[in-house]
Amino acid sequence: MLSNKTKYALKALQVLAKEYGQGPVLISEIARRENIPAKFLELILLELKNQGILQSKKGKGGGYFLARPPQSVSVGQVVRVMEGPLAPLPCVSRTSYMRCRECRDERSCGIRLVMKDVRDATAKILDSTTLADVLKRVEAVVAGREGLHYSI
Amino acid sequence: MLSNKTKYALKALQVLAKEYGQGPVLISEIARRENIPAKFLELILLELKNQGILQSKKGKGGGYFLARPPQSVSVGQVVRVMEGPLAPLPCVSRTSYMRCRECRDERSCGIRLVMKDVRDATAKILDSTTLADVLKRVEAVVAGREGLHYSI
DNA sequence: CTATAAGTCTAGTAAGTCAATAGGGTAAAT
DNA sequence: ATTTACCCTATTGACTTACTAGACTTATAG
Repeated sequence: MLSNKTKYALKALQVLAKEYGQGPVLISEIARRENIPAKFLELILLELKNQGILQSKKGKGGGYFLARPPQSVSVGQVVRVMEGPLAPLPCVSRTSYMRCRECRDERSCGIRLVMKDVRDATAKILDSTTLADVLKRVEAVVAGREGLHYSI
Repeated sequence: MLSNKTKYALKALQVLAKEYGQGPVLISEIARRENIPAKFLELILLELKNQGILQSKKGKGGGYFLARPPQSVSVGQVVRVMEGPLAPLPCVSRTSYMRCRECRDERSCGIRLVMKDVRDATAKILDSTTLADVLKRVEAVVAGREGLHYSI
């Protein structure tokens, strides 16, 4: 399960992707739009900034904005920054491998083989999906809904 | 990330799958073979028993054994029992759906669409892999290694 | 029938994580 | 100079994790 923190981060980035190129967005504005506790969101956005995903501007007219265009920020990057490795077990993580303390022979560990498949499947999805893709999918759903509405 | 508890459960079940049909196996024997703290393993096996995955026999000659054959226990079942839902977010879980408190419109939540894909991919792997499959894959690896060994 | 082997069950606990909240500090625009 | 808004540190309460301790119950062998 993803933590609330990660979920909030993704929702905030979704907003900032939508507003990309239109100047900074206030923390309070993002908090309001997504129903996120403002002070908590502050910490999250700061962390995303320190990780190079966001930039900010202080003072009046300030706020946060994406450091790179939405099509070059993947969901996988964000999840890794907030949550740590995607892998279900440290011994199948590519980005931060660690052997299991109790494991006698890693190469013949059946659990590991299965969890490696899970890791690969997860990474394939999250690393190939960008914030731009997320927006596109949302638009498609909304458009579909409106189409349905007219046809009734 | 799976907890140690879940990892230990899977390793213990792997042992019990290998010994299936040959009578009960001692907690201490499993603990020794897999390097798991015996008292902790005790709690885990008890829980697996209460969930109907294991059976036990008390007294001398007792121990734990699988309640059903290895090919009808899936890794997904075990992970759900020990860890809870496979879904990265409660709003995409099939077995224990819950809406996100802060979400204004679930149907057009982009994060949700992506995480649903992750859930489906994970479930597809874990629910279609049984303990018997795990053993088979381990055997394949070991056989491959021996083949390689002779060819040197 | 009783010793002993083995699982059952209840507590407890130290350490860590989560989900915030509080309350100033600092930079930048007007 | 003042206001706006991000920056940073600390704390808190609830919960989870990973165990450990110890008494209890049941079953089998002799």
